[in-house]
Amino acid sequence: MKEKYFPQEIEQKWQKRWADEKTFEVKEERGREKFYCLEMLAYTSGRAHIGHVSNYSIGDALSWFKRMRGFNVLHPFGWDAFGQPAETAAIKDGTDPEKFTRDAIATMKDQLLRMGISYDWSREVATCDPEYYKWNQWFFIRMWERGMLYRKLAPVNWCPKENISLSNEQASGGECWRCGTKVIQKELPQWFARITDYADQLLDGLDQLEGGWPERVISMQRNWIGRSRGARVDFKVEDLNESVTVFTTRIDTIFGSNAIILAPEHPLVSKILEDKPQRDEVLSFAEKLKQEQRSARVDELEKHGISTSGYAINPFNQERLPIWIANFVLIEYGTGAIMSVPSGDQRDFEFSRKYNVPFRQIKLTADGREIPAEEMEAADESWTTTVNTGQWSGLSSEEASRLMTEYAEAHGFGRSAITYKLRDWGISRQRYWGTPVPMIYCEGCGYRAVPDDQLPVVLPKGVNLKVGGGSPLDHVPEFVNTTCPCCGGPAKRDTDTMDTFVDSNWYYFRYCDPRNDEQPFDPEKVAYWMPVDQYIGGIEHAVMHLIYTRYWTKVMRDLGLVKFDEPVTRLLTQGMINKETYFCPEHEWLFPEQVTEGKTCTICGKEVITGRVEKMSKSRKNAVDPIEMINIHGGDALRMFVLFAGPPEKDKEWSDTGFEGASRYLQRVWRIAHKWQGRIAVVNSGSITQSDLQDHQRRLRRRVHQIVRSITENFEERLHLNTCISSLMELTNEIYAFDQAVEKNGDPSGEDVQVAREAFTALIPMLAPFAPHIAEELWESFGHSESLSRSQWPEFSAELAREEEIEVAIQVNGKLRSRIFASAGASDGELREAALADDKVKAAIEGRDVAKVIVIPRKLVNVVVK
RNA sequence: GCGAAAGUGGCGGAAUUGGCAGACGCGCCAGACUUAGGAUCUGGUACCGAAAGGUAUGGGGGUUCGAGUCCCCCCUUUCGCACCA
Repeated sequence: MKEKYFPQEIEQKWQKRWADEKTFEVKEERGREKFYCLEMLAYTSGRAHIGHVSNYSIGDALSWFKRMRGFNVLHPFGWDAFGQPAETAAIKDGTDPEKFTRDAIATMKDQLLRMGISYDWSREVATCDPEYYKWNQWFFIRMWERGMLYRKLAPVNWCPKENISLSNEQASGGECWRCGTKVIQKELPQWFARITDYADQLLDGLDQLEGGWPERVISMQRNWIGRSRGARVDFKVEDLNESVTVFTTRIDTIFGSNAIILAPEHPLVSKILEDKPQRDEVLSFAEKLKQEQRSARVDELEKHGISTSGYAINPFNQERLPIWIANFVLIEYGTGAIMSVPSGDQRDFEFSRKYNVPFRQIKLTADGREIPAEEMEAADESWTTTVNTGQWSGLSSEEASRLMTEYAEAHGFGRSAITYKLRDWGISRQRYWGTPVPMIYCEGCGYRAVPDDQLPVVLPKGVNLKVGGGSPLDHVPEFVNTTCPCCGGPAKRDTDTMDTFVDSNWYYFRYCDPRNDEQPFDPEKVAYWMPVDQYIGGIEHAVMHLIYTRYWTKVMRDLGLVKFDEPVTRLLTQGMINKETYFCPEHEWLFPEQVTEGKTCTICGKEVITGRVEKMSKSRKNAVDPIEMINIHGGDALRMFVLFAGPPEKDKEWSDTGFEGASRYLQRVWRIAHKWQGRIAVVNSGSITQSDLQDHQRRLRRRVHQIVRSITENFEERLHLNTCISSLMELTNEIYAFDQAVEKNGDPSGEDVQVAREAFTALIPMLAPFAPHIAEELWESFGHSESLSRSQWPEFSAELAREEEIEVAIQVNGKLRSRIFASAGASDGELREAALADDKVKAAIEGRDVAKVIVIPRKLVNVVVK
């Protein structure tokens, strides 16, 4: 063992050994409990950043812990390799998207290897491999067969000059990113997945995730699915043999309704206007409203509307209600039509005031008053009782709603209904770098699936992405032209590719059986490993990915592939690591070295704005490159720092000095281990009872057991790894204090060596989850030939952890007045007597009467005086 | 606007169920060792006060013997959703 700690040297050594010995590769072992620890697959952007370090350090710590606790730990990794940036790079720089992606994978994998994360690399998956996306296509076909997929027209961003569809990002600012042409909306037929069929299951399934998933993710998903219960009510349209159906959550307010408002796209609009003189005016206004709705910030829109000149009849009281269209009613939600109730809804109130549509008050305020409609200043949403509502006057909202829904049902003009915000998932993309949709269109037979034995439909290489005019695959005749699997006649392949969320839906099922070429995975293997016990990733995936993947799991269940509903038992959303920025009014963001000590800009001398902690990014010039950090102090120190900076789920701040502190700690461990390693390796151990030990020895042993307990419990429950690390530091400090005591006595005794051995035998394994390289190296130098990953997590004994003497706080009327020492077994009565006998307590009481004495065993005594 | 979370020293953060607020680290101060130290080791470090003592967990109320922790109101910050009928 070298005297000095050289992280680069030992990290390389252990990374090589782990790879050579396949240390972290696992297989199913019947009868051995599994633990599946998963970090979100990495998008192949080009380089790993500090967020990756944080994500993988958390997962790796837990994997190491579980492994040493005897679990069969599956800890795999893979690449989210399809997607837009590779394609964008191809168009800009003429690179091949595949080469771009493969290069990125090579670079990033190299970076991750240098962090020494304990992945089973034999299970690595890249979603752009035909062996992987073949099964996306297989799933697509199975779902198509079962009616879970369908085609419909849906709008896309469209560049009318190049005739290509654009992503939101490529169309940002309303201009095509390639040519600057104004982007329009164009309707294209596209593939949709009927996720709304699963809305209730997705919602109800959240209940079982309670406790394992962060509350805020669950509530975001609830929101996203957005189930609301209410009623649909049909209003007859005057002079037309039609009715308009509205959805309302508040049928009890229908007597207060003063208008029907339609979304501008509502099909009824043109029917009402047929032959009417104002037809052109209203339709062109509708067009304007539509454009307003499409503009990015709908929330800031002023309410606009126009009357269609039509009328509808309120089925409850036969009142004539004018039919309007307005920009705040959305065609996608509910029925695309609402009844306006100004006294109960703020939007309806604003709308009615603006256009002077009269309305009626239909409820009492919370304190029982009726405010006339003309005097209202805002809609009142906290109210008690209905008034002016016919036979239902005087009822509570709930009761009126129930009875009125029944009434509507009985009279055939309404029914209770549930509406969701969740919409079907459009999975078509008119792009190149993705999974080809495995469908063939034949003039005679319509859409037909590619037969299974012809999968995968391989994405053609060498496609020219710079030409416009439709999707990239449209320009590859050898891809497009095929024969119909049904009639054998000429047919064309679908040229859409799939949304990359399809890839990430089930990749972690594939890890369970990554090389299977018969099926997406062997259900037996998945039954062993799944569900994921701990999933770790960014909060940005709280809704999209984490809903789609739950949906996909339920689909796989319905295909008979898996037997469970929810794929992830525990979810941890890790916080970001941010860093201070330096902003010069003249030169914008500066690198730290461009700022003088007096906080001025080295270029122009102006004062620099400091102290703002922001997300790391290239443009803000505050990004920290993990590899540069590893080159300075090593991967162990880097991991140690990101975990120590704060609890995993919280945002943290990068600090150079904090990083140095982490490195300094590891050096400190190394030094003390080096000092004791020679002594411990030669002496044979024997068990020595506590009573035979001297104070410093007993204390160290006690602290070892206390700290093992606290770290173990923390790993099992809260996963607050920052406090685990502080406990390790405390243990290290204890060993230093012990060492000092030994120094004082001269040469270490046999007992000293034994107790030190116990301490290091606990410290080193507990260090492994955070700094595995140094832990392995120390473990080896202490005479162990096998990797730490195969050894046991230290056990603790409650008996040995117990304090002999305890310090008890004494309060008088809740204020701390004194402290006493007592034996650990002191009774309440003894503590009470000791407290009352204490001089400081006597002084504080000053002869007043003791009303009562509260004793919290082993902790505190509170003397209450009058 | 709605929903959620958070607010603790100079800084990052501890305090698991109401029971000694500030663990651990950074920074700072002092000492030792050193040719030297941005190394290492040791000690100190919430605030006010000379001390006794007092004051402190965003602000204000409350419950309790006792509140960072529970309840109510307010302020601030972050995140998510957003004309969702």
